[in-house]
Amino acid sequence: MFVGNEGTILHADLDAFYASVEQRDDARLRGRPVIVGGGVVLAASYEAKAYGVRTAMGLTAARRLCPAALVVEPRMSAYSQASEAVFQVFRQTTPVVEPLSIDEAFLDVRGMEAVSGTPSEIAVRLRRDVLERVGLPISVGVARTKFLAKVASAVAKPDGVLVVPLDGELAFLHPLPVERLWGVGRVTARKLHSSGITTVGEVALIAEAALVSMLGQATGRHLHALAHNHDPRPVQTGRRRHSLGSQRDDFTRATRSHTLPGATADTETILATVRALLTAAMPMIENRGITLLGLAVSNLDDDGAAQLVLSLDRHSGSALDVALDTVRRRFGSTAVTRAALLGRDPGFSMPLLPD
DNA sequence: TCTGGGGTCCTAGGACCC
DNA sequence: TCTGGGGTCCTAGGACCC
Repeated sequence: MFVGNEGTILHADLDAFYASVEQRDDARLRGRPVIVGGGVVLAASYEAKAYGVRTAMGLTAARRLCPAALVVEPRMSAYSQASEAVFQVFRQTTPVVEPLSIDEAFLDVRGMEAVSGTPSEIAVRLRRDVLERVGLPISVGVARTKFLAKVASAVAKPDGVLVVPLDGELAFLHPLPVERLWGVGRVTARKLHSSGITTVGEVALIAEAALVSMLGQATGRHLHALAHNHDPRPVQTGRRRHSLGSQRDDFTRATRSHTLPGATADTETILATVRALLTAAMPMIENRGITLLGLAVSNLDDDGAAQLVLSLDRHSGSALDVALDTVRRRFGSTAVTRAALLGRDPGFSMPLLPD
């Protein structure tokens, strides 16, 4: 299962993905601080990060930190194409590839030594191949577990490779800050800090029951396992997206959902359910000035039940357009009309959904 | 740091049944 | 007529990820 002193799981993560694509495609941007975004920063090149610019920061604040930054509009189709090209390199490296997002994936190279070399040799070659064939820098972590491989790639950034040896796992893991644990965000970090816990090693000293009472069952068990480097999840191929949605301008959100008896891809069923959810949400919409903001359709063709979720918030806007976007994307056609979505029920076509 | 647009997974509490 | 506890399903929303 293991090769020498190495695990066989690779986590590959493109560096500052959107910004790197822009620098690749426009020589004038290379070596300079680049920000991709509209109202907020979607991605910042490492030159811009050096000034403190971070993802999701407002553009005004980002410009203040780095006045020399070159700001470019996002080009989503270019990023999709680049992503596909990178994933092609992944799949030529090993058949066992689990995508995590547009710019990262797990790869398992177990059993490939005779053909392809050790995991670290494969990682080095993967970085070279992505750079040569797609023109983008990528960092790779190599470890025995998914979790450690992901931590390793983050530590390796930018444009690096880091191998966590089998006999050095805890020595690598325990000095890291708790924020490095997968699943620790702002809220959980604050809870841990208020108990005086700042490193992974300190988490490992706490009994599981104490973590559960502090953070809840799932998070408590999860962190206890990770701090002890227990992560048996295999790299899974063929994972599919479970839901599809679209949203706009959302800070305070409410949701209404409905679960159907089984999976569906039937237009009429989906539209009827959307209609019913809109009707149910009308009192909230009318009394509190809340508008429909998004629609997500879950478990479309899986074995489980289909679930439809509406998101609502206080901003004004064309609610129906968002719902239409989603349904049209799902069915890949413009056959679905506003009228179809509104149906014949006059009850909710009036106040906030002007045509 | 005042805030994008996607997603995944988890949990509290209510409804319902036995 | 009043009442218990447990299990399951569903909904709303929280936390987190990139």
